[in-house]
Amino acid sequence: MAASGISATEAFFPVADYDLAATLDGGQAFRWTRRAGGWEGVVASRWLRLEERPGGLRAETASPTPDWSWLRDYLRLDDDLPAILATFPDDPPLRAAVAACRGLRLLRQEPWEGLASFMLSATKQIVQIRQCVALLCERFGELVAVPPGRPPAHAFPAPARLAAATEAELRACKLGFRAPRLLAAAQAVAAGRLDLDALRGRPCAEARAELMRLAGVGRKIADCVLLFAYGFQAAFPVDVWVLKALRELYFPKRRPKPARLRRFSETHFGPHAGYAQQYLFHYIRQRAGRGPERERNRR
DNA sequence: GTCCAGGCAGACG
DNA sequence: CGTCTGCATGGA
Repeated sequence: MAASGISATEAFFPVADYDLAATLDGGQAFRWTRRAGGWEGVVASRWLRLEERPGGLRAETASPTPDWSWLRDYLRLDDDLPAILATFPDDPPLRAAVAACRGLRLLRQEPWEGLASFMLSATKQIVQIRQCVALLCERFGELVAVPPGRPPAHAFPAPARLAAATEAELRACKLGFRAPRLLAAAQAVAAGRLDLDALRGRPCAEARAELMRLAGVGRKIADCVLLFAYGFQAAFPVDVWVLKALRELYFPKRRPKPARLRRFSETHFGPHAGYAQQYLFHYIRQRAGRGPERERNRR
């Protein structure tokens, strides 16, 4: 299904129920900025602007783009959202979460960007993760073409570039104790000791085990990469927010531990558990006044 | 000032 | 096994 392009730098993608704010600014990606009613970011080393339009999404690039498949892939436009939602268990918490987050989608990010970004996420707030990622991109990422009059934009830095940096330079991006871990990961990928592309075809559990061999990558960060980059929809990252959501919404009396809740999630939420996870994550943060809606309204 | 953030790894029992 | 703690940094 080809997008109907107005010109080579614009395209329109027909799609129902695609909430850009919830999807781009909801804690699965860290490079999107709201600007003039749309969202601007960098995907696959291309500057990109996205806008919600009636019946779909409008996309704009800085350079002529003959093939938009990379963007369809990133936005997961081929996911049949109603069919996915129909596989969810019909329980009150999930019904409420789906109702409150209509149009929330998963993205398919590049593995290295996803891995590096989530390695920075340990005990950091989402706004701080964005700051760190922005600093890394400004200081180490290649410049990408932008339309006239726009501020400069950078690609996410390649593993080899970060591998050549010093720990001090990374710490200067406010990474703190995460700096040596990211440096080691970049060196492992750059040297070919960890082949991120090869993980695409592996079973989920094997890919997870490979990622977790990295210092600084435990179960939660590995699951984020599996879900948000590799597209393993059974991956179910349990962070402090999902922990809170599962406890409050499903086990209000008891206080199950993370491992117990992970086992619950493996059987309860079905084949698209990762989608359910993102709805619960977004829903509980929204209820706590921490969602992207509030951050936007506070300006 | 205190608590905590899309955790992880090592120490200790 | 399980629980506790340090780790950098800065929002809330």
